[in-house]
Amino acid sequence: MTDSQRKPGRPATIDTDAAMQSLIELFRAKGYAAVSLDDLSEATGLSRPSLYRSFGNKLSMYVSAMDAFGAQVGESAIPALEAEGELKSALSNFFNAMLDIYYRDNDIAPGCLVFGTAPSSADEEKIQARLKYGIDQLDVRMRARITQAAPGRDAALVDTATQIASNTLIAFSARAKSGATKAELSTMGARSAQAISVLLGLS
Amino acid sequence: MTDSQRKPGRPATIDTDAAMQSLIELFRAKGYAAVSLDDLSEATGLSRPSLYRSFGNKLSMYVSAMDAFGAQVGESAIPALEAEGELKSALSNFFNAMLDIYYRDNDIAPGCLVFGTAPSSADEEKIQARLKYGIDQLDVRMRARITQAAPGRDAALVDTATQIASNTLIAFSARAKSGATKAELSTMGARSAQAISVLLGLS
DNA sequence: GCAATTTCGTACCGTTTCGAACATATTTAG
DNA sequence: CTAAATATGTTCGAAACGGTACGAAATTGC
Repeated sequence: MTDSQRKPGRPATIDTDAAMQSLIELFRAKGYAAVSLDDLSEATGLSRPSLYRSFGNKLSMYVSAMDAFGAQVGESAIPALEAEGELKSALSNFFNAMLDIYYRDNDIAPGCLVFGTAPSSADEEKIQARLKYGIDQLDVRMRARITQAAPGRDAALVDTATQIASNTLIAFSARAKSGATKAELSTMGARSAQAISVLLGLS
Repeated sequence: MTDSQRKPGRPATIDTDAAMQSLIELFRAKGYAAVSLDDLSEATGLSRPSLYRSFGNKLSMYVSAMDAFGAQVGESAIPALEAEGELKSALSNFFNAMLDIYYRDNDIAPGCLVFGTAPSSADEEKIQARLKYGIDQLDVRMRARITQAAPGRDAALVDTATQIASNTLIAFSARAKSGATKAELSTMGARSAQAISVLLGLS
């Protein structure tokens, strides 16, 4: 994609990817409703009209941030879940990878944009739809990985193991926001992985 | 407490308990930041100054609602957890009692004020403190009930069982807001209780 | 150069926000 | 019946809100 074929008019100078990252940071730190367009403008360095042109209105900015956040999770954490090897270590590694996203430091946690902030704004249909999609994706990927590691199990047992794993991650967001440290949640994830392994008869 | 010894001045006519219930309903449906004082005024039927006089400013209203909500949980759901009998049924009954609070109907879920809406407003110190208190209480009561039902177990095993139970409930709030039905979460709770029972060697 | 085209920020609009000042209503004390 | 005291709703104001109209800036095609 060279600029040999350039459009007429003033060339765009806005880094939409960097701006989107700032949107994610602010939204997951303070939630949807508590963030103003002025806040977003200051955080991104873009004027309010520029924000509007690039991402639409405030609701559109938030749902786009949810999508982008989900994509980042898919890129940086899901591979750890789907990696070959023991289920127990795959789960532990996945939890830790998610904690790397949820935490900036061991103590300070911006948290999860989807599981942490979306529930309180779920009366907006588009937000609820994204929240549901995020949970569904988590459940589906988790069930697939568990079935692969422990084939032929009773369906109810697989469901149980899946729920324990998914619920562990979902609870991370609330616990992180409550002040739990990254280290505490890491051992919590490891214990959850261990219990699932035991339940499935894998250790 | 008769009115034989009445104060001078116009007697109060406001039902603060009913008003508090309306505050809880609105806050847990839309979160903290998305609710305006006018919304609260309309929902309670009280004027804005009356709200202010009865409950302080908006933040104070929210944290008071968190406290009142926690008290209601303590009254109507915790007894189910601490009831005598099998751990498995105690856990199931507790989960169902919580779902009775989270859901108005099988499909419509106002959700949990503490685990559902507080995380996105946890940058407010007072809100974070209440969120932490709620999670701590849940963990403590859960651990006590589990230790009682399965004494002498390894500490790590007790922690694991406790976490699975607590995280199940915490995840309920996000799942309920995502559109999950009460029935779905009820079977999820039953499966979680069953798994914990198995892990502890109780069934 | 000059017009057309696209990008971008300043300034602005109407609405909503929280909170307080103020006047009014309702009671007891004397 | 009057004065004091308490409770309550109407009114107001300054600030912040989301969103947009409009003009300035920067580039291409001719």
